[in-house]
Amino acid sequence: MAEITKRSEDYSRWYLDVIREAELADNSPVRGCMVIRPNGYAIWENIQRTLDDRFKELGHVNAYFPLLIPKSFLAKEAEHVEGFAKECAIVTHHRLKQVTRDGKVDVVPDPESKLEEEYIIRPTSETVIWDMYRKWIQSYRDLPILINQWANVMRWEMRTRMFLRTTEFLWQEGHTAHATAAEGRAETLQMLEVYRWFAEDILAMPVIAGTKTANERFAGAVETFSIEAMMQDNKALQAATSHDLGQNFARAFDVKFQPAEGPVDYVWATSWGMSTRIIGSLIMTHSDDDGLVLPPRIARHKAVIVPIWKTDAEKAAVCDKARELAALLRPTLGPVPVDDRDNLRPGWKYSEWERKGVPVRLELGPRDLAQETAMLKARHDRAKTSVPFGDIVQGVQAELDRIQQDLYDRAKQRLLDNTHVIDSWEQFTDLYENRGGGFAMAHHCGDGACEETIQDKTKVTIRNIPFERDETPGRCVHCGQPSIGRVVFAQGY
RNA sequence: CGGGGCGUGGCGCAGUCCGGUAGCGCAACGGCUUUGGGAGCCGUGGGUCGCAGGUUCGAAUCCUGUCGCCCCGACCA
Repeated sequence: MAEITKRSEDYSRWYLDVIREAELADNSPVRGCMVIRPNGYAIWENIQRTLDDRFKELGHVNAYFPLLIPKSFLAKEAEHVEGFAKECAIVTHHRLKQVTRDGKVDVVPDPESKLEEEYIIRPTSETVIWDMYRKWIQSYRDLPILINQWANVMRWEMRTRMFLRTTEFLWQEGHTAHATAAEGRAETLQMLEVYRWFAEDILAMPVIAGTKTANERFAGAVETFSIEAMMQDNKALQAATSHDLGQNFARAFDVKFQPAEGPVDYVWATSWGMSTRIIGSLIMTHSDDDGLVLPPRIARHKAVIVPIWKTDAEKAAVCDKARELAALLRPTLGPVPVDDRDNLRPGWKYSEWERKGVPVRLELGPRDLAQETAMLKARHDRAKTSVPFGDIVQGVQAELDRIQQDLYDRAKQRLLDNTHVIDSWEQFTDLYENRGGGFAMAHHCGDGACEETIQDKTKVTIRNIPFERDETPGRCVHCGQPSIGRVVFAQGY
């Protein structure tokens, strides 16, 4: 069994080891893509279920649009083309032809099947969706349209990284249409708040919500908002984005409506998304050198029972009791596996479930049976407590609640400990060169060129302009020009 | 696309400089002893050394080409 490489030695190796050891994903034969294994997919399913419920509570519905986008669609919104043209997979033919080369059978695209207009494999769906919205929207009575789509998309990035930046990834993308600018903006902010809630309350991952700078804005948006989390190596990770698209896409796709009063106008749009990248952030936020650590609210299995025995008689008694307890826990926790495999010793099973990140382990042996208690062990801090059989349901639930809170508190403390108020360029460079980096709360003049220079010099970017920020005026940490408030800088993934 | 590294049983690696019958650990399988934190001993099976050429009596090893993967940079959710 491969050992998980220690974080201090090589962070990216550690991160990949956790993914492999926890059986979350494998490399696929397709460049930059991954095979999501059942353990990883179960996490994604929980993410889907939780977010989807919330979307629906807020009046959204799901729909599905095509994978392939006519090439011309992408060209309709100028900034959108610029943003995505460099990373598109293109479908050019619709048929293969068998050929024999050097005695070997091969297939090549049939030249006679070349498409008149190529298709792009969607890097995002704004264009196909807005092409349809044109047909669906006539009057203010057709608005708002609040549609979400669960789908795969492809972006041919130069460098890929499991979960964080795969060529193909899964996500949800919400695309809404509204009658007024204010309504569009309200929707954009509402959905960002959903993401903040999801990251913090469900994933136990504290984030900073704010506005992206113009440089970092989504291609085609008038304003982009993000939530930014801090990983264990002090780098920042954008966990979700929400975009106010203004009337840009409506103009590009000619989507007009008749308001209750006044002349025909273009509709107002938003889009917002969260991807499988969030699983990467989950790993890098909570996991340790023994493998994956999952917050209970997103874990596939909340608890596992490991029975311990010496003799066949003990095995029968212990396993019977284990299954009885599992049945008791099932209504509140879902399936609780009883690991009764007889070819493995308990120690092996412990470390295996730990690697997979199961939040709580119940150990049950002859001694426990005699005392009518089970030994309960928490994954993240190894805390061990004895719980009477009679209190098992409440006992486990209380421990899961403690774990959920503890993971959040721990991550929050780490975020605070590694967030620094920075007032000079010397402090700034010192932080990233010598003191391990983190979040720098510093003044910035707001000039895009200045922002780029900082990035070129230090690889540090403005993550966002936090909603809750120090608005005492000051001077830009880099160029000294006046600033109206602090922004959050960090090295990003 | 630039810089670095690596392709050897299922997994992790040694062997390559200096050519000479392909090895180690883990896993698998069988047996006995074990079982409250990754068990021990004995035994068994499994590899055209990424691929294609070349040099040589002889190539994992040397030469040429080629494919793939990983890490760093540019791109990015």
